[in-house]
Amino acid sequence: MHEWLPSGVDELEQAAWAAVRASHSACVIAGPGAGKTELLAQRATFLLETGQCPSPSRILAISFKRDAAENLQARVEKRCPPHLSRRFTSVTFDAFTKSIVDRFAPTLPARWRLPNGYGDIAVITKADVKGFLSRHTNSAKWGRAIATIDPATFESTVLGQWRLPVEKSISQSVDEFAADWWWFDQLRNRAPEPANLSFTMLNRLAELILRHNPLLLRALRHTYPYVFIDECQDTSFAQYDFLLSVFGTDGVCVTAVGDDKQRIMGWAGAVPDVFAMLGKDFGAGRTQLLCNYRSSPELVRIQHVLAQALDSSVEAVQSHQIAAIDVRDAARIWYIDSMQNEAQYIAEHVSEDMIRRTLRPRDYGLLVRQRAEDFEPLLANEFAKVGLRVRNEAQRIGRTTLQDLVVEPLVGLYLGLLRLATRKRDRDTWVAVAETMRHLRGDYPDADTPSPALGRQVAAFVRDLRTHLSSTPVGARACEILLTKIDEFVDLRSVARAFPMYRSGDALAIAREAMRLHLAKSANSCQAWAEALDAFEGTHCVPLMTVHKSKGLEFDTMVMIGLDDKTWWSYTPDNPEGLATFFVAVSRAKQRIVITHCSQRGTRAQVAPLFDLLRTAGVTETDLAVPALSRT
DNA sequence: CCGCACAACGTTTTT
DNA sequence: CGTTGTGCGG
Repeated sequence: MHEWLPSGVDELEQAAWAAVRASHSACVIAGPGAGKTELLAQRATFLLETGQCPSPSRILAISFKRDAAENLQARVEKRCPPHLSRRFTSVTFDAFTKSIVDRFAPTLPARWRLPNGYGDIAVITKADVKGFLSRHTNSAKWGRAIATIDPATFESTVLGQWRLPVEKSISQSVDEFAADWWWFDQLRNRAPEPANLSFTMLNRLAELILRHNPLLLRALRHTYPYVFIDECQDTSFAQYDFLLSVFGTDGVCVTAVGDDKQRIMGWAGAVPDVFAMLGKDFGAGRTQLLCNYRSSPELVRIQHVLAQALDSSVEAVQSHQIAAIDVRDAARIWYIDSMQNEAQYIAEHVSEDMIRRTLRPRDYGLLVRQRAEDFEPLLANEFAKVGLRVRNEAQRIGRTTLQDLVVEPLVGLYLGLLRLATRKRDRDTWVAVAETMRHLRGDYPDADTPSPALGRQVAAFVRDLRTHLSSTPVGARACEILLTKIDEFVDLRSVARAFPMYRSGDALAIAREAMRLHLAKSANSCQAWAEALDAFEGTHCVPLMTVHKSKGLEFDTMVMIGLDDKTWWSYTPDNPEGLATFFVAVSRAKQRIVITHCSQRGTRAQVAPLFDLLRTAGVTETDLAVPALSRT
């Protein structure tokens, strides 16, 4: 055990190695670029390779977002051999709790059983809650108090914090009363219709299932003596209570990773001080990671000024990234008069910088506080003048959005097949496509690789597709025929069966329709099919998105557009979440940040504290309000 | 159907 | 804070 050596990584700091080897529950406070995913992957490898987590025990890693869960799984598969990584389960919180309900719903106590199953997963809107609350104001005891419940936080705080009682019990508070009635309306009162459940409600049912079935709970704890929680600062009340109920026991070792300075989901119902609660409930000590592998020393220095404003006790972080540009160019504030000039400056700057430093469009990130679609037209227009495209990742495509579309399993399969038909020897895509096809066909379920017969089938179809593409001019009209060909080969009905998310409702139809729309749009301005696929994926586009969506991403250069009172209307110095949002934006950059303020958009009285912090950090301010002078 | 007053919304993920 | 939607009187 002492000889265990990490594989495939050259650096992780001392504190991280201690966390990798820890035998007790721990909170790992990991700021931006600290190597969170790497740490968890190394810890998994350590536990599996040294036999700390012996067969048949497994490690459960819980993330919030699908891509985070998938990244971690991939990293562990890269770090340790298949017979070990098979015992590493990386899932999203919702996938995990839903799977418990789907498998064990029949073991629910009588009062909570789902005799008619449940329908499409519900999205509880403010209007739903308002309607519900107004229907229950006539209760003698709780009627008045019902009116004080905030519809915006009902799901996260009221439903999220109420543990379903095994037996009928008398409500002790208005929240219990309201939650109980909500459940009655959505579950028992709907028979013979299926229950109407949201992810929060599925979580509560999963918690009850395990609490009510001690044998099942013991088996689960036995299966997963090690639990990882990623981005822990975003844990909701329901999720925290699930963790406490299911894994809050001596036999389970919990490793929670996150950073309170990046807590920007509080308004959506994240637990305020989750690390303190983990300390209390799980006996988890705290380790701080003090390295930053993403940002240059100059940017880390600036980030530290913001970090101190968020947490006065924060320790200095050491940059492990090499500065690629002059220190004086690392951070800039631009003061500009009109929005037109702002867009023009950004476009020209990005274009020049990209050529000078031989970077790609994806190395730049255009970040806005909210409503990316409002910024898109002007930016797209100015970027077009310098031969670049801007892509709003949140734009609507049919009944979904671009960012949701590109991660659809359906899109992965279709685009993979099209890639194979336009490229020679793309090993990774081949493996991914073959894997999905095997899943669809139920081929060789226990083997590591698809059967030779299936391999030949896919290869033959890809050849057929290649011939078809080479004889079809690129254009929107050809897209539907192309997609129909793939529909027939993969068999859409088997796709609907193979992926739980497509099993009911319109999710498959929505994805298929949006894929057609977006492929047609992508094919419109292209000469070759390979180019159209690049356009589909946005390979050569400069991404534009909100700060919230940029969390977890990194760019060489981050351009924060519009640091002004109007854009940051909700910013107040006494609520740290605004500063945390700004910190997240700034910490996306590896080499440089550009922050623009446009007087046409708003003043900077309210956001003055943010400018003061940048000034404290010595960020260069440039007045570009007279474009004619500086440009000619 | 118009004009006015007032309220709501904005930042999000998950099968 | 600015934009968008709603409800109501006329």
